[in-house]
Amino acid sequence: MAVHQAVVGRRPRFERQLPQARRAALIAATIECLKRYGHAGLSIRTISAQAGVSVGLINHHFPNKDELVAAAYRHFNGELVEGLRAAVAGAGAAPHERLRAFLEASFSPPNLDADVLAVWVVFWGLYRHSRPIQRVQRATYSGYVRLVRGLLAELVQEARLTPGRVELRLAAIGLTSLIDGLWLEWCLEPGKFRPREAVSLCEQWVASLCGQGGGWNSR
Amino acid sequence: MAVHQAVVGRRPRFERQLPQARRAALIAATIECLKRYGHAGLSIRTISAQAGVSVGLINHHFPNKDELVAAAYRHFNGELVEGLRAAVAGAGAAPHERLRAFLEASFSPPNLDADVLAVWVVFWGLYRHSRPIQRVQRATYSGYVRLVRGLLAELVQEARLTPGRVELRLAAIGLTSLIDGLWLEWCLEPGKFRPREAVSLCEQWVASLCGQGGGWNSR
DNA sequence: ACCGTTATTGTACGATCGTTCAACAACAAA
DNA sequence: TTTGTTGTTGAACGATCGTACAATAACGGT
Repeated sequence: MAVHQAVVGRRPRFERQLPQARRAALIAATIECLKRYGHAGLSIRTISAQAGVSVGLINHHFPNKDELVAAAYRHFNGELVEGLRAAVAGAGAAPHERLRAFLEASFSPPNLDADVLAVWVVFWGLYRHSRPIQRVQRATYSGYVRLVRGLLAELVQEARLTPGRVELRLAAIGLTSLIDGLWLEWCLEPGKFRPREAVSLCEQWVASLCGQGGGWNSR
Repeated sequence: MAVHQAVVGRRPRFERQLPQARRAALIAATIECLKRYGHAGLSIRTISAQAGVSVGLINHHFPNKDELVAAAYRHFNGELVEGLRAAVAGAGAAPHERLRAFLEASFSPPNLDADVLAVWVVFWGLYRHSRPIQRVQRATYSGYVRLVRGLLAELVQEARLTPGRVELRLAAIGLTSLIDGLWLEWCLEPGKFRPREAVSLCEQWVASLCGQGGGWNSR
């Protein structure tokens, strides 16, 4: 019949998706908007346009904007840690090889990207005044620290240092700080140094920690 | 007369100030709002309320909000570099003493303050998408880098290392990255380490650079 | 083919945003 | 005391913000 034809011929105006799939899409859109527009991209309308949905849908899947942003932060953190962990797992068994894989993954795409780092900075800027983001930070950052500390612990054991005298805690803090600082600096001025040099700086730092410290000239 | 009394008795509704003084007050109010409310504090109404002036005044002294924020960033940068420079100038003549003064000033008030660091992070988050802030960054960051590089150059000279083989550029990048990273990490989780430990980490890094590297256990 | 569930839409609302501008008034100079 | 300059006010504008909500329609189950 004619009516039947009309119904069959018309494409659906939208596609229903499972909540978990739609949530994932909205989170991806949020991160994409952050990359493109920075903090200004964190608006309901910008994000929903990026995701190709209407303005009302976000509040159907998330209680409010802050929770969406926090979920995006959680996903962003998770992707980073998972990627680094995979890089380490794909490397050889020697501790220094595993550390090198970790550092090279840290300072190469997709992590070392000006847009990606700018996203981190925006998240950090939100941290102090957003409870949801603070909760995510506490829940996810420990995974990153555990990964770094594990790599350092392997190195210390290999170098046959007395574990007690080596301040593993401080070493992990220093290495993560150096990495974060290099990320930040490369983000602000990408021309100042090359990723390869960042890896080198980190390796020298770790070498000096282990007392193999050949010093600045030895490389 | 009554009229005369009335005129004399009434306090002025506002006080005219020289443009440079008012601009300075608006810049100070901007930074204060950033400390208190983060990125959300960067609104014309919040800032003008903090400064105790009307909403219209900002656009009389600054062409637009971005320029005010950029001016605040310039002032913030200048204060930091000036403070660090003064700390170095007040120290002894020995290069390692001067470096220590620099590091201790870096990791003590007013620089090492959770609010202050949060302000930095917000500025960094604006960097990618704000031309005025990019201009300020290029103009002022070199002063900071020059200061760090000068301190390192003194140390290298004292250690009698062949200047050519020492990569002063990379050393400065590494040290500033380490400092920035430690700032950032302390800002996100102030309880994880003490400022004293941050100074120690930086000094060990520099020592390893100069080939005096006693390693991680030597302290 | 119909129904029920619910993902999705899009308008509407009140709040707040940055900026403009005519009117006002503080203060120095005449 | 009067005048001129200009720093300052505050209402008004249009745009955009986050959220609420009734209406709509996609799609699996019967």
